[in-house]
Amino acid sequence: MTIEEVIKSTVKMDNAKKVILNIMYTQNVIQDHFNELIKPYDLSGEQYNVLRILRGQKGNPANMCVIQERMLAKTSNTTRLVDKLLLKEFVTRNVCPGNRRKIEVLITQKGLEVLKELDPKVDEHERLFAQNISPEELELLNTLLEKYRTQQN
Amino acid sequence: MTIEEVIKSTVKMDNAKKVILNIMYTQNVIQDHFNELIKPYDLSGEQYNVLRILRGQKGNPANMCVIQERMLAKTSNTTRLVDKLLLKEFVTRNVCPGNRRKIEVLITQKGLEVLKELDPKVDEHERLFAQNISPEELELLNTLLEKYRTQQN
DNA sequence: TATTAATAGTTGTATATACAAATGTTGCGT
DNA sequence: ACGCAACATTTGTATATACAACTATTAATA
Repeated sequence: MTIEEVIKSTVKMDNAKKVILNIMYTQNVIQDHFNELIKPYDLSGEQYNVLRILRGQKGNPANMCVIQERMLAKTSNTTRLVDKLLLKEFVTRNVCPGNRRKIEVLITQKGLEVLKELDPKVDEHERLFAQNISPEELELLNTLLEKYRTQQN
Repeated sequence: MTIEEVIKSTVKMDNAKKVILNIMYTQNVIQDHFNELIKPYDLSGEQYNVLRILRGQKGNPANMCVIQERMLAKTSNTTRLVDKLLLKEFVTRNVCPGNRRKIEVLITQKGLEVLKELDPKVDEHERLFAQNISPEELELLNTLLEKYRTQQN
């Protein structure tokens, strides 16, 4: 389905506009699919993202600002995301002894377990889309997107 | 900047995962830029989108469900989006005489004028990203994204 | 022509997001 | 050591989104 068909556009668009709509819409499709996947686990996409970042710390705690800078959407409110994860006992939160401005967030065993349960489903989710194109095209798509968003002012 | 650099990932990711993150992140970059652009006009991205759809109707009114199906994010609450546009006098809203379940939404002159003012800025926004890659690459990117999101079950 | 189902839109409510202001802590210059 | 800027995080508030329940109208059918 082309992007024109998706939005039922009658007029012809140029490629610059189409690519923007294609990226926006594809992101939407991916996100809807992912949200379905994690719905049974009572996690939002951003919450899952934070858990992934914490697991990536391999036992070291992460400060709020470290979490923030590793997230895709830089505008998220990390405090309240961590609040939610804390309620579910997926993380712990403590003031950093060395610098009392900072907060140390750690993933719990329970948090690691829910991630582990999700891992195969997330892998399948990623493969589901990737299998629509060849490995070479997949690599090309990465290259093009990275080039596309890099402003060369 | 590669997606690994963006999220400061230490571990190597496969291309299937990278492409998802690249699409999510690129959408974010585009959206942030666009939001900056329309901020002075007191419009949200979705509100702008609805105005565009209404202009595309070329004088014919659009029902709520027509607006809905032409929007990228199918989950938006069209009623409340139109409420906001009505307050700003960018649209009119009337019960459809032929079928009183339906609502006819029309863009006003004021709505058309704000769109006209935005047109060159939106064009520039689209070109800004497009100019980072060649016209051939731009077309390829469209093709790849459309192929990528098409499940071939 | 009642009854029921389907359609179109609205509203309620809980949660999420955006963004600015506030709080507490540390580091720096004098 | 004092005052002030910078930093890290939290909180307040307004707006947006998600999703289910509800209302009103029309279509279908027995």
